[in-house]
Amino acid sequence: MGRPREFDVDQALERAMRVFWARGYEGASLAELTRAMGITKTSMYAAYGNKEQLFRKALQRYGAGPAAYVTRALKEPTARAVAVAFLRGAVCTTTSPDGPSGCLAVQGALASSDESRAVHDLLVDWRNDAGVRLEERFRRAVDEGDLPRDADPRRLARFMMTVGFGIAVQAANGLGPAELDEIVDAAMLGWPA
Amino acid sequence: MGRPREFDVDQALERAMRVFWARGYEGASLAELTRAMGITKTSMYAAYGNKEQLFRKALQRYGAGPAAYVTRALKEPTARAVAVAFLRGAVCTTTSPDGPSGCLAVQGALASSDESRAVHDLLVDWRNDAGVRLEERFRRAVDEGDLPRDADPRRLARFMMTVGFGIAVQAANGLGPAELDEIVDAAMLGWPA
DNA sequence: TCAGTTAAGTACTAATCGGTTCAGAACTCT
DNA sequence: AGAGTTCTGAACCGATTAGTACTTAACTGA
Repeated sequence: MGRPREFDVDQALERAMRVFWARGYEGASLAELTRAMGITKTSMYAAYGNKEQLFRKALQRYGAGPAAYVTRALKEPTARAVAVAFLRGAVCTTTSPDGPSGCLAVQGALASSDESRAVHDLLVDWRNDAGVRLEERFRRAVDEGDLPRDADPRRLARFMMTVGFGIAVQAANGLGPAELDEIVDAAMLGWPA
Repeated sequence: MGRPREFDVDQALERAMRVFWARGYEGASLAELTRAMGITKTSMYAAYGNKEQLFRKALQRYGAGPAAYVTRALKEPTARAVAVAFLRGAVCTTTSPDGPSGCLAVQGALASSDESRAVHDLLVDWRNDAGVRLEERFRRAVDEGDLPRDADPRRLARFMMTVGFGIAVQAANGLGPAELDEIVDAAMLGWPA
């Protein structure tokens, strides 16, 4: 009942996500967001709440879309395969010509003013969560004998996340997939037997 | 001649640097900057030009101060020592309680709106420059027989920079020096003979 | 047909953004 | 003691910020 919505909520959210990805949370103004979404501010507020909630939904969509490689990687049969899939996925997403360079979760709000502390904290949690899931997967690998008994799952997960973040910054800096794949190889050289 | 300046230009710049470090370029407002510097906007404009030039000078100061570990690392006698000093320096600076967490050059403007493209590009160059200097140092190491003849200086430098950037993000995420030092160890496992 | 409901577009808010103008105040040189 | 120069602080600038009121348009169910 009532007047039907004239725009596609998913498509508009996808476009908003890309703006946040390219500009960061604070760098993305409502004017630019709504222009990209093809709707007015009024429609945005009615459909998503406010800028912060729009970002939260955009981040969710990012996790289910461009960043889905994390979840996929966790399903690989061996710890080593998980690690490689994770890093190659990061390279692929951060350098894809279909989206902005870099990682939304990294450039969204690494540093920010006080007003957007909530978004800053949200991203800290989001980034840490990926590390926790990797850690759990590596712990299982130790239990299964896939990783040596003296391997430290937490250290391995943190190292993977660190290289992943580094890849995101390098991608934002202009490095392409070929160069970043070499970095993945270098990072895997120290992988436990 | 004329009325003497009532504030210490270096000290005010140091304080501005820390604000940029914590907030990023766009996240640092003139109001917060000048409040931290202890001067009015007028004095800031007279002494430094404008916000962008203030940031450029702050970045210079950052390079000569907190980020001086890069230059120091290059002077180590062996390539391996250079790499370790570089990464440990990154850990030290990004987790120091004396300054904000993370790296000014990373969180300064990874993503930004169009207006601050100049600052964005400046930071891209600044970050790349460190990589180039590492690469040259590693190339020399190959020439001197310090690194094996088949080692790739550019790849090694890029890997170091990637881990360094990752460390900066992890520090901004709340990881401390002890945990990050473990990451440095992990990164060095694949170092060529 | 018409009441009820919801969306869209315009025009607006108060606050803040980076940046400037201008009137004094504080100094040096003659 | 001037005159000339430079700094400080407050008041001000237009533009932009996120966020809203309000009118009009488009639909559904009775």
